[in-house]
Amino acid sequence: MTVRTRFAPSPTGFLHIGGVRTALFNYLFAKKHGGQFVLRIDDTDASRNVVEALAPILHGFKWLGLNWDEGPEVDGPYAPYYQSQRNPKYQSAVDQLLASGHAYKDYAKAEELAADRELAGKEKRDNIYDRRFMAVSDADCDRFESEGRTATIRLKMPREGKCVFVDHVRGSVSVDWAREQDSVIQRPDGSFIYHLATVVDDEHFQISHVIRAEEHLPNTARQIFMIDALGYKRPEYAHIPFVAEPGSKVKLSKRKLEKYLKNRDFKKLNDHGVSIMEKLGESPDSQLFNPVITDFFERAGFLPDALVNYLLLLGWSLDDKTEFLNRDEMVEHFSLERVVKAAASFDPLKLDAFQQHYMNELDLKKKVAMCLPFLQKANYVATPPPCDISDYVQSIVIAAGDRIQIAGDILDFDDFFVDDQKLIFDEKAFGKRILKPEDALELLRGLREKLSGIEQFDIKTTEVVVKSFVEERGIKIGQIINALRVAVTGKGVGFGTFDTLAILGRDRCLNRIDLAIARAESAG
RNA sequence: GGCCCCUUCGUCUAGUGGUCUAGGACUCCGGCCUUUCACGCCGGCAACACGGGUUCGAACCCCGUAGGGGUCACCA
Repeated sequence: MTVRTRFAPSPTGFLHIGGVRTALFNYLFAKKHGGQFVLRIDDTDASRNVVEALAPILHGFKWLGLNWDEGPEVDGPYAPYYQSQRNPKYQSAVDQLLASGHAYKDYAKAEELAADRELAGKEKRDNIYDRRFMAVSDADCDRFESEGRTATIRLKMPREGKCVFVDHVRGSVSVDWAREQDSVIQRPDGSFIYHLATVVDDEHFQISHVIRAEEHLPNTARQIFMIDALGYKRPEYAHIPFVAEPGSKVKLSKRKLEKYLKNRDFKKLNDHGVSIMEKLGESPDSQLFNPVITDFFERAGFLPDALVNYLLLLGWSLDDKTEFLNRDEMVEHFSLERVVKAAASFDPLKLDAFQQHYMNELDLKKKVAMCLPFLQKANYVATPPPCDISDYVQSIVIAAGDRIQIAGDILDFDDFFVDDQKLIFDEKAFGKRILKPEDALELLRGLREKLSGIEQFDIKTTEVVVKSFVEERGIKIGQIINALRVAVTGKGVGFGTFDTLAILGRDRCLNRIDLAIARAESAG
């Protein structure tokens, strides 16, 4: 048997990380068994602009490296992969169900059904439709229609016995047929309900394993009913737990951003991304730019490998110690049996830790290539970039080391890209390191003279000169070096001061020291 | 409320009757390093939801209880 799995996104305009994890499990399972991973588009809601809303989702999958074997853009033997284009298949399935007596025309009105529901609620019992508007003959149809009623097509579910199926995550699952509602599969306007469409598509696409989030578990019995009634082959099921909110077991939703921002860790992650956007002069819609949506991670400069690895371990583990797996290892080791049964909450800090790990492993050239677009967007580097800029950026990336946790962090080092005159001094740092210490200005003047005499203005030489200056004056290095950092970068924090001096070069350093001295003099 | 599912450190998890005074990772808290910040290094806090069984022996098996969650649509 060929293993075929599918993920069926609705064109909503963004890719939810919970969805990504479900897709990832589908992808890995198919690849592990040498099968295919299919992308099917659930675009039955015609009111949306599919093309526009689908693009970011497909883009997200590509960015993450979750390449689909069949689906939009690549097509495949079972095309079309858009549900909106598959109506004839659904119609013939409904006709078949009607003909075999597994479905019926129902003429109940929405408000009558709502009243039933309310009554059942009051009486604290299941709400099972009593079929009082079920048409059993053409005469019934005529009578109901003459009353102004319209027909939906409902499943005629069994009222006794059990539906039993095996789930790869949950084991044997059993539900009483009597508790299953006669669900609608076709609306009066002829459009089809998800349950019918998914069953028909899974059959036609030859899907062998349905791997989906556990909120679909209660839907499974009615789908199995249709599968059996239509003479289809039952796929194997695996209902994986959903991704939960940070610090809770409630399903993560893209609509509860405000609540999540009250979580310290989530806010920290969010703010990190937002601050990068601000430095780029962008102000993205917070509903579309937040850590529940994959776009956030791409735009802020995360590594797809970090997100994927993190998501894999959210609800799955290889053993008691393995944390990092590359794509090949994921494919090799993935198994549904090791999926954890309980929902796992999204932990922004742990994702950060994975990002840090992968960033540290990243090849220097790639790191520079990732940072460059941010500098271009911020107008620190021209587009196309000048040919010597890579070396310059590289020297900064090397000096910054792991301070660049995500690519957008390169913007923290904007002082290397602005003109001396436009350098902004951080007030707090300037006060603490230059204004407040009594000897800071005098030391800075003295060191400036020393630095101006250096011909070979590199890390080594500047270090030797500064250290001999420190010795001459009998001071501690911290007394001058912090003032020096603020003078040349405007900031109180940054990487090694000698690296900084060397990258800026002698003239820019002297220039900036002069500016800082002048600024201090006018302030005092 | 009915039905279904879940329950090991704050979080992600390992654990399938003795090797568990419960292991790893992230976070957190100390300390070291130091030129600020970050990194790194060393150390520490921290969990089997509860109650009954079964058994020589239970985090692991059974039954209850509690808590949490999902779902009950002419959404997917």
